[in-house]
Amino acid sequence: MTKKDIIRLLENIAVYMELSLENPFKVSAYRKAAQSLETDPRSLSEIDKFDNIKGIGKGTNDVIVEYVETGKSSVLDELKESVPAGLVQMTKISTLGPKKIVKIYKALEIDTLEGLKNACENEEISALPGFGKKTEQNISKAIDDILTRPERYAINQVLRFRDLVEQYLEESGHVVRFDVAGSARRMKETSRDIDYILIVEDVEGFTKNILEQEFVTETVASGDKKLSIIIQDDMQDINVDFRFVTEEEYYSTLHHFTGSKDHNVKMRQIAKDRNEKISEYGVESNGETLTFDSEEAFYNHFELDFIPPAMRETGEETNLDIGEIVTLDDIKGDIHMHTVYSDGAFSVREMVEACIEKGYEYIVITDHSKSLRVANGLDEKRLTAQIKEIRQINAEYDEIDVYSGTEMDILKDGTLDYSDDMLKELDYVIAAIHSSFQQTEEEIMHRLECACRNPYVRHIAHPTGRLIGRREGYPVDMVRLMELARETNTVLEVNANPMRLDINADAMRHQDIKLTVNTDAHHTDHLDFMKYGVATLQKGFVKKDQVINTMTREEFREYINKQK
DNA sequence: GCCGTTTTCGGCCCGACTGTTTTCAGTCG
Repeated sequence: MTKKDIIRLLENIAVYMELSLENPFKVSAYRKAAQSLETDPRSLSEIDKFDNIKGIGKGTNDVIVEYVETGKSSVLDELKESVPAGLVQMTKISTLGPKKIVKIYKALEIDTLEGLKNACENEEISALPGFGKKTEQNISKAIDDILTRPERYAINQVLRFRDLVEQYLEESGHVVRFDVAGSARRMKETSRDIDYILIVEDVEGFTKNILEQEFVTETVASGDKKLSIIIQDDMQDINVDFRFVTEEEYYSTLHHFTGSKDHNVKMRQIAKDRNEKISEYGVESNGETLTFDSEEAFYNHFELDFIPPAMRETGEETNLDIGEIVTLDDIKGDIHMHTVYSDGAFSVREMVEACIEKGYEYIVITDHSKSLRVANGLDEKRLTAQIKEIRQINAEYDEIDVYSGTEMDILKDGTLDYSDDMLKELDYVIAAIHSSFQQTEEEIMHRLECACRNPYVRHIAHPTGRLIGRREGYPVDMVRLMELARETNTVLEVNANPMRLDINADAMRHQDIKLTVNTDAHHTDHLDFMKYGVATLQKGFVKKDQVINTMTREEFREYINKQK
């Protein structure tokens, strides 16, 4: 049994209680208990008393203890006797909450999605008191949607949707200002929907115009303050919400709809302790509503530093010394990128100039090694030629240091793709796994250990190999890898490509290990991915001195010249 | 069910929107 099992139990109980029409505050107490357990940094075996955790009291403690000791929960079992399991399925139907579900169940004894769909088609739902034609249609449609629409979209897909919308917003002529909010702004790995805050001169005109756009397939809700639509890109569709605000409200509303929910709850507590009240329109203080001309000013009002959106999750972030947390401005170089030598789209020189443009003080060119044939990996001869070219180019540019490196394959049996004699010719060596993902955790860990123990390997690229929403990655014992990294002075990479973003923030949090964040760019445009990597570090509360590419040009040169 | 420097009861975020009503309940975020 793990913490996850207990969290699932508590959330399960909350859903069943909701369908028993329990006191909503009791229901949310169970959800809160689950959340508190999730936020607690300790593993199950490290927690000795659950009710010492804020949010877990006598009631939920008893439930947890019974479950840990017996593997059963009498509370859940009792609930299950009075609530049919099919009703839990129905909670996924948007526009349908517990009250309506129970009404339908009591009146028609419907307890499956199929049964509900049939009842809609037979017009049984619209015949019930309090239900009408429109509600019946909405339920029927929502059932179709949950059968066809994914629950959450990977960040990469979200970015494609955002491009579509934001290009329109920029070019429509109706929009004075806009920002994305919600989980997309917090750069979560996945999002359910996309939220925007905007100032438009004429809400009606804007609404009419956007609804005529080809990418809009449906209007969910439309009013003075908000518009909710479904947009489509190729085969997928997603819900997009727009909030119309005034100039004065802008940053209060942006903060409110950036969330997370728990962050907002924490901020409201902080406000309440000062006899103030936060709403989406501003801060009520001594009978007047204060507004702000930046989010920073909003936080400063509560004597807090600006909290980057990526960090706004549990509320815990309000207690941190934000000044030590890494930001995009702290990143002085990108030390993992590709060129036409292997599978990149641009030459060494083009990558160098793009990085100068970004203001970097140093970069490392790290093309693939010889075994990665699909990526045109470099054999020793080509690598030697590339080292020579990099040395020449480096001599030509004063504004940046250009180092020669490699992203070298760690082969199936743990051997490395180049000999130590080759590696010592390079300024910087990255090692990575690109093959045999189906190996056991033991085999994978053996490979990673071999790489960490090599005196020339400075860093392990994308240590989990996952592609968000596409493939799981290979099996890694992250705790063990961090121990190895600490022991061998090896740096672990957070890969900033929005498809990757390994390492998971929870794994990094409060860990004292050296990290690096890099774009792994195969194209000059990919250099902009850095913000997603930095966001991932921020989620892990990583301090800037833990991240090696925050070093200054001189510090990094010293680091290169020193043995690992 | 949980919490508490206004503490053992009373509050727990609350405003926007929809749909079914004829003033408001339900849902969502």
